[in-house]
Amino acid sequence: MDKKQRIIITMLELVVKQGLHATPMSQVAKEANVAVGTIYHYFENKNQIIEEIYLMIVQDYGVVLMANLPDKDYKSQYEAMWLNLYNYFVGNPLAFTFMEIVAVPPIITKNLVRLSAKHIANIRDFFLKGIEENHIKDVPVRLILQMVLGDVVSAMRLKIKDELDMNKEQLKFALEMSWDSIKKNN
Amino acid sequence: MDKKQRIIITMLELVVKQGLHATPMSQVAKEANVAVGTIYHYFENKNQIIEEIYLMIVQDYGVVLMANLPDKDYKSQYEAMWLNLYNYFVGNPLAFTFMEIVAVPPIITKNLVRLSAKHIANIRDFFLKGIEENHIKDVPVRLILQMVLGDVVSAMRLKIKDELDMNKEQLKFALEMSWDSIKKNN
DNA sequence: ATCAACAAATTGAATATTCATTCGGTTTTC
DNA sequence: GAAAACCGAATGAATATTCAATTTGTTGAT
Repeated sequence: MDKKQRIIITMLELVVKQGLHATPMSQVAKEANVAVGTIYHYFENKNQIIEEIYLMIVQDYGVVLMANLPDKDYKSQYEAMWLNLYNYFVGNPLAFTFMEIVAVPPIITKNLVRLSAKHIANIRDFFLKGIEENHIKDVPVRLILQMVLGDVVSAMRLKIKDELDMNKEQLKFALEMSWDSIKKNN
Repeated sequence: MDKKQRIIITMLELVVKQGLHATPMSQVAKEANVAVGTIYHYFENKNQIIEEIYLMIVQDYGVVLMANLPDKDYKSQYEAMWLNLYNYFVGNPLAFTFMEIVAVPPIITKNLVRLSAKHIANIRDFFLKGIEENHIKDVPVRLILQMVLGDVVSAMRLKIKDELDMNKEQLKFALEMSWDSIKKNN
């Protein structure tokens, strides 16, 4: 692994464990086995490292979410997507916590958020299609997106905080609740 | 308003606007029209002010949420509760943002969270009753609590970030989605 | 009422620490 | 032998906290 990558990973780990402002560059340097100066060879400043981590994770969203969707009914595709995101978080708890507690304003600017919107355009399209084809409620797609993300985050929070172990059954419950919230009532 | 109160309010305002670590005690002192030393007369340290703000808001939850519940069916009571919390956030955007981006670990410890659990015991009871009486799904109450809170937060985020104006209709949608997610299917 | 004596509140300059960033020099790479 | 990567001590700015000194408030005796 090259030094730039080591710096990014180390920063991610430390910042999730200790918080951004409790993580001095000197510590990042030490734990990444790199000199402080080297960090500034690759990055303008501390915040730029954070921005790169953010963009890295958002990019993941775009590909992870839509991976291996079954060629079945809409609900099954939704469930696959939901689980894709959930499992991504389970497999990358650092990414989850980073997005939860580090990737917030003013650290991450509105501008950067807009810049990363293109990565999740396909997810938006998925829900727009669902509305058109009458699978899900005809409400603003932005509302759907936010609520669905909120559901995955809620499930993940319980797991991270060890308040539920999120076994098969509990996961099924969460997924069912999420689907019920968006599915069209007839 | 006494000085202690002024210090708390000023800290809340600044910390929401600038972030915790971008808010020096000297600035809090100046904007609260108080000397730095006075702050340390009332508080042990910076973090203790944050903890007091946190407890203040959690205490609000307990009373605000259960206020003026209609003496009608369970669903109506749920909607009233949901709107109580939503409107509390709308009326206290500082409280909302504080809980969202400041009241996170490691600033707020697990211990403090446990300490504040008693304030929301009645909310928990409300959902337990709903499960018993077959109004809502028979799933772990902790899951319900987290998902419902997540729904309100999602709605509020959209409003705060100005992505939806959250007019009557949009609010109705969000509330409907939230209820559908927990209501029992027959 | 007046005042002495004490306690509580208030002040802000001084302290000590922490930390992001710089930069002159060294090593590695091609 | 030039360019790129790398080093880490030195710099300078920021800031949480302390504390000795001052002001304000309270109490009870005269």
